[in-house]
Amino acid sequence: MNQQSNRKKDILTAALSCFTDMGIAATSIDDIRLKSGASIGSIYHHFSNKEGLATALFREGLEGYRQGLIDVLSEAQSGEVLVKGAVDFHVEWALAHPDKVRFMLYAKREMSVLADDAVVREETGDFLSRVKALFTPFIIKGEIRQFPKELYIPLLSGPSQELIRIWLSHPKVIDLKGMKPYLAEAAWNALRPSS
Amino acid sequence: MNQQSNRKKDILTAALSCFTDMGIAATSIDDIRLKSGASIGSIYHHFSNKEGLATALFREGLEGYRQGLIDVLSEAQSGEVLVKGAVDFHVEWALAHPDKVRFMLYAKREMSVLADDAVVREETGDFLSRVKALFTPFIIKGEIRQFPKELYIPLLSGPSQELIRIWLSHPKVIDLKGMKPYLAEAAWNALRPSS
DNA sequence: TATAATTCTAGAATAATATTCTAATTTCAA
DNA sequence: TTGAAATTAGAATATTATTCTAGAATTATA
Repeated sequence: MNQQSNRKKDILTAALSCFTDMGIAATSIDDIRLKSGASIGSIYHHFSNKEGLATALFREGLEGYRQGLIDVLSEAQSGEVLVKGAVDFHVEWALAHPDKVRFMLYAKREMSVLADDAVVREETGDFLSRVKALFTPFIIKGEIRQFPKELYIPLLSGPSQELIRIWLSHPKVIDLKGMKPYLAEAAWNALRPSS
Repeated sequence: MNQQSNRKKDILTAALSCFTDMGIAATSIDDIRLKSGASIGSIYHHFSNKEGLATALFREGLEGYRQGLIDVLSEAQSGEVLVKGAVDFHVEWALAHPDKVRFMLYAKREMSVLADDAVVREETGDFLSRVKALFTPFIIKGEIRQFPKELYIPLLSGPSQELIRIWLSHPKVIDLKGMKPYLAEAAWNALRPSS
C-alpha cells in the first residue's frame, strides 16, 4: 500500500518534471518511464493515458491551491484583509510552486477539450460557492463594493495572474515578490467601496 | 503564386479549426489533411511539422493583435483615452477572434519550450518598446501614474484577460461585452495618478 | 516562346510513439 | 497459508508523425 502510492507519486513527479522541461507534446511515455523508474505497464495501470496523467497533475495542483486559498480567506476579519490576503496567497503560491503554476497555466486545455469536465466542473462550482460565501458578508457590510459577480475574480487576481505569467517567462527580470504590495493595493483599490 | 498562398492559408485555417475543436494533441496531421484538402507532402512543405504549424498560427494571431493595439494607442490624446481605449480594444479583439484567443491563451507554450524564441523575443521586444513609447509622454505629463515598468501590462489588461479566460469556458454565462465599462474603469483607476 | 529552375503537391515508405495485452509478482485480507 | 486483488513488467500491436522520391505546376530567364 505504501510502495504502490510511492510508485504512483513517483510517476506524477517525473511527469511534471518532464512536462516542465520539454512540454507535454514533446515528452514521451518512455521519458516518464526512464525518469520515474516505473514500467510502461505500471504507468498505464495508474493512469488511463498521457492525457489522464496530465489531468491528474492539473487536478492535484488545483486542489492544493484552492484549499490553501480557502484557509487564508476563512481567517480574514475585514474586507481589506480578505482582499489583500487573497492576493498575497496567490503570489506566494506561485513563488512556492512555479512548476505547477506553469503547467496549470499553459498545459491545461491543450490535452483535450472537455476531458472529464463533469467532475472538474462540480469541483469548480463548489470552490466558487465557498469563495462567494466568504466574500458575501463583507459585501453586505459595505466593506467590499458590489459588482456583477463574474468580475470579482478578474479584479482580484487578474493583475497578479498576468504578472505571474510574465514572471514565468522572465524569472530573472521580474521581481515578483517585490511587486506584492502594489498588486495587493491595486486589488483593494479595485474592490473597495467608492473611490 | 496565388494558388500556393491559398493552399498555405487553407492549411492554417483547417489547423486552427481542428485545434479549437479537439485540442492540439488530439488533432492528427491526417485531420488537417482532410479538412484542408492538402496532401501530407504539401503540409510538410509549408510547415516544418505540427509544432511549426502551431507556431505559425500563434505568431499570426499575435501579429494581428499587436498591430491593432498599436493603431488604437497611437491615436489617443489623453491618458484616460489611452488606457480605456486599450482595454476596449483588448476585449473587442477577443470578441472578434475567440478561436485565435483560445488558441493563443491555452495552446501556446504547450508545443515546445523554446521553439524559435529568438524571433519571437525580438518581436516582443519591439512591441513592448513601441507601447512604452506611446505611454511615456502621458506618464511624464502626470496623466498616468508611475509604476515599476513590469506592472503596466498586468494592471492594464490583467482583469480583462482573466475575464476573457473565464468567458472562453462559459461563453453563454458571461456577458463579456457588457463588462467592458467596468473593466475600462478599473484599469483607469489602477493607472490614474493618486486616488 | 521555349526551357531551365524553383516551388509545390502527392502519397507511399519509414520511423517514432502511444497503447494494449499477457503473464508474472507483490500485497493484503481471511 | 492461501487465494483474490492490485501492481508491475515488457513484448506485441496500433497509431501517428515525419521523411522520401517522383512528378506537376509555376516562375524566371534567354
